[in-house]
Amino acid sequence: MLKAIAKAVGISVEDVVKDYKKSGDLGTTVESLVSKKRQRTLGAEQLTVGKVFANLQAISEHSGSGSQDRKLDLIAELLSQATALEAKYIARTVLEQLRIGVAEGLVRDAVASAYNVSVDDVEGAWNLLPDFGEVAKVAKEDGEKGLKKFKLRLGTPFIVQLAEKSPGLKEAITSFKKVILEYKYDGMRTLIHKKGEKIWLFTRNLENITVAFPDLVQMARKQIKAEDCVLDGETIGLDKKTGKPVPFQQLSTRIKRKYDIEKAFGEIPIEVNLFDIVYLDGKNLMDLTFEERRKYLEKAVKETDKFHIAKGFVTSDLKEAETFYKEALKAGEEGVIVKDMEALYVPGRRVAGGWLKIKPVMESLDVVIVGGTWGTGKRAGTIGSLHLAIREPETGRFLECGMLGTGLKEKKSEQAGSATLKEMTKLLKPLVESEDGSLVRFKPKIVIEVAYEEIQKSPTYVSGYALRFPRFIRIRFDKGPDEADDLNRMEKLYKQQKGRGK
DNA sequence: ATTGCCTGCCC
DNA sequence: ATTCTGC
DNA sequence: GCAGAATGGGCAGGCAAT
Repeated sequence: MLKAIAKAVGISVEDVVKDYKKSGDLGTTVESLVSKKRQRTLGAEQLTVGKVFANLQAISEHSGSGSQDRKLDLIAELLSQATALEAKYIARTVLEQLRIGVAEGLVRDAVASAYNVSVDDVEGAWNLLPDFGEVAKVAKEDGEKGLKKFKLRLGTPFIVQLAEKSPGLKEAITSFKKVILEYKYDGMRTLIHKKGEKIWLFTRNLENITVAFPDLVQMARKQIKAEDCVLDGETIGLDKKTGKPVPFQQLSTRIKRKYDIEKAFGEIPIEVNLFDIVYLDGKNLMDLTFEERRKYLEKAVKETDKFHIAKGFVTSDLKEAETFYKEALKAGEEGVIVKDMEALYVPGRRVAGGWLKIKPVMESLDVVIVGGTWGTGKRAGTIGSLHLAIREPETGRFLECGMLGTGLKEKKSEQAGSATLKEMTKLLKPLVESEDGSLVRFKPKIVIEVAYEEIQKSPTYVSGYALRFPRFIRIRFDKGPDEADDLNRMEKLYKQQKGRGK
């Protein structure tokens, strides 16, 4: 896109980048660049919707050698024929970043409003067939009656229920009248659709991953007793020697694989942990309670050691719950999910369905800010992400261990050490050492406390480690960079994780 | 053939 | 994934 | 509580440059 804008406006890519750094939005950038240019060259031909559509269509169809250049030309052509305002939204459309405050929720409401049907009916239909094109068509042609007829279709992915993060085990088990605790596995959400001999596998984002997991398909075909059904579960990778869960990174080598699939599944065997059933022999089970669904689940599968129901335990006793939780961690799993036995299956929701996730809180780390990236969108003009480093005790050098982009506030707060994006940017400005495009390097002065879920081995960062899900906690004004945590501590924490310690 | 960057999708 | 914010 | 918009590590694969 940078190149396309440069070409359309007739300036260098560097100059486009310069503007982009300030605006944080290539749409805004191209708008202002085009309007400047237009003051000089007037009278371009008018762009039509048909032309825009044709070019976008053509872009989507190009592939193979030299395709990038052709795509670039097609975008540049549109941009150079567009008015400033048109260019802004063409750029944003291509980048899929409209930034107009409209996403699924508003489209849903708009469909309801346009065809005078209820939001709930639109949402209900969309949950089962997540395609607003289809849903809007039915809403227009058949109204509520049509929407209510939507059924879960085997082979078509639907919106799945999610879990909410809970502050602690005690809060979680006292949230509901009757709860079950289940192991939380660090793997890949897997929806198994079965229709006779036919099996489909989908991820939580509706992707069809059937071809990448022939081993899973085979297990499903063999172990599911029900003729037609949809099962919900989590697939993890196992170490082929020890049989213990492998880090998510290893499982992920299998997820998008198109080649050498057979070889990969020999290397990383899988284990399927089923925790729900959503459809059985023609009936949608989402309106049953979890307790009822779980009984159906037990009847639907013949369990083996690699294809089974997630390990669960019914209790309201905190001591017992804690024991079970520790057991999960010791087994190398991620934590537990506490489930409301009386909750229905609520697609797309984190709260209404009564699933609470509990994971151990890791000791935080004090690291040094050594760089940053200029933010985009609502973070324009501020450092939107911080580059972190850990101290190497022998040399005193600061070795990069990842980036961080969440936890910083937009609004001021009184909390000690808390910082808004603006304040952080102001603090860092005097420390700039060099800039390269959107990247900035800072003198290593500021120490911040960061939280995370896991320390990973990293192939990208020089320290050899990176943080999974890092977030900002506070600035350590009381610490200089030489007092920041060092690599030894990071290594020690890495080794203690996942039941390896204790 | 190898490397390096980008995209899309898993968490 | 996590987090913050406006509604 | 939801919705929307910021942002993370890391993987396979696609393509361009070398």
